[in-house]
Amino acid sequence: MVWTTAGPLLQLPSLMSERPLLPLLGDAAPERRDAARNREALLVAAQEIIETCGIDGVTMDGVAARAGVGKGTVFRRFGSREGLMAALLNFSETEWQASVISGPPPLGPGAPPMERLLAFGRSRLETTLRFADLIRAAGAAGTRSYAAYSFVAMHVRYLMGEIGVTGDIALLATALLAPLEVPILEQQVQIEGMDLDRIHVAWVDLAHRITQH
Amino acid sequence: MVWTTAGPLLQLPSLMSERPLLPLLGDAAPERRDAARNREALLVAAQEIIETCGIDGVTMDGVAARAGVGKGTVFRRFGSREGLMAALLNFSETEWQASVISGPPPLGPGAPPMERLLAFGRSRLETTLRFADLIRAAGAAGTRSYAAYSFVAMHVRYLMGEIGVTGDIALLATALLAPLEVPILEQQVQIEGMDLDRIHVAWVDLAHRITQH
DNA sequence: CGGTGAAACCGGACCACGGTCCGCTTATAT
DNA sequence: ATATAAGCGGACCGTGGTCCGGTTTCACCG
Repeated sequence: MVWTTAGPLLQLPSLMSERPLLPLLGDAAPERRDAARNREALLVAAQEIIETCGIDGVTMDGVAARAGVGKGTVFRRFGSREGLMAALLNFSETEWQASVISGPPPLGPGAPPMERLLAFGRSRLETTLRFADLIRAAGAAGTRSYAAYSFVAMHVRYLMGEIGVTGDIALLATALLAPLEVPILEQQVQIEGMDLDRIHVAWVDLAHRITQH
Repeated sequence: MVWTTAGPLLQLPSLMSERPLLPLLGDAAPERRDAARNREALLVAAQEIIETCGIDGVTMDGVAARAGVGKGTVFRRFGSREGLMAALLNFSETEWQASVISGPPPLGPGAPPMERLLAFGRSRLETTLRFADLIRAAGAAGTRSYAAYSFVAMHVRYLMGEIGVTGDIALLATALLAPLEVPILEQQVQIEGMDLDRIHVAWVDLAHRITQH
């Protein structure tokens, strides 16, 4: 992933319609070619507008105009503004997932599970803050999407199991992830002016307390 | 507080403009009488619309029309739709705060701090779910408002101090509160279909792990 | 007690944006 | 070549939010 200097933006891969890392089973009807072209053009346009004017500058009319299509097409492809944002977010999320699944340790496999968990926390903290605007703009479509929340929850549950945590692992995992959500982090960073390192240290402490290891 | 049978709605006190329990220091300019009348009429109107059509049925035009004022007045009084929702929320929040500050134990003072903390968690869990729609509609204005977040955080920090918790109490309190936020709870209840009692039991376990008591 | 000035307030016309809809166009399979 | 379904586009709507000219309230003073 290459970051521009202008802000927390993502570099779009050449093929925008690539499948997520964990593909769904039935690909009943593939996309028509013009539809695929438009999807890519729309994502590029949205990306460019974000680079220029920020997230709030992204209007559905504006994206459609820049991509040279009608407004209806944008909604056909992405359902809503949140859906468009979620699609944008999906790329960085997919890339990040790859580094968790098959990247170098300690984030990737190979390290002891507790070390992986702590590396996960740090990485997730940074990623969430970097994409905070996009995540917020994606709203429910981003949080509840298959790619975003579920993968993270599954991974933490798995690591907790490996560590040997006892108790309601699903809910303990949620408790460990909740302080890494955007609203909580923004409250701490922007309003209470907390230091990022302090938050990280506290999260490591929290992980030890919750896992009791 | 008297609950109607129609849904999770609040009974408005007779004087809508009463001050919060922890008043701000400088009340520089008191409200003009017509302005106070309008504020009350607007809150009543909004409340009635919620009872009839739910939160999504609340439009700023609708509230203004029902209160017999112009739309501009609504925005002057509450700043935004979120601000209006936050004002509505403030009443139940204030009442709940009263039961924490001066109500019967174990929620109120008198019980050992750990018992108070557990009672707090249960009560907060129920209250948050009851007002979930309103809290979500209040958005940032609700979360960041003085009355809502700050009071809760202060109270948990205080109890943690009394219990004798060591560590970064401010951030441990946040970690304990984060799983009680609306988005997390709705994810668990609505999407993962979790039982309310299970969530409560897990939160109690979490409180023991985090406080290490 | 009544007048007076200024600040606060009010209202509804106006704008921008998200989202919908339906008749027309185009790609693809046969 | 043709049928058919998917795709497309832009006119249209409802809603949140802004703005500014006219009106009301209230403190102060003669």
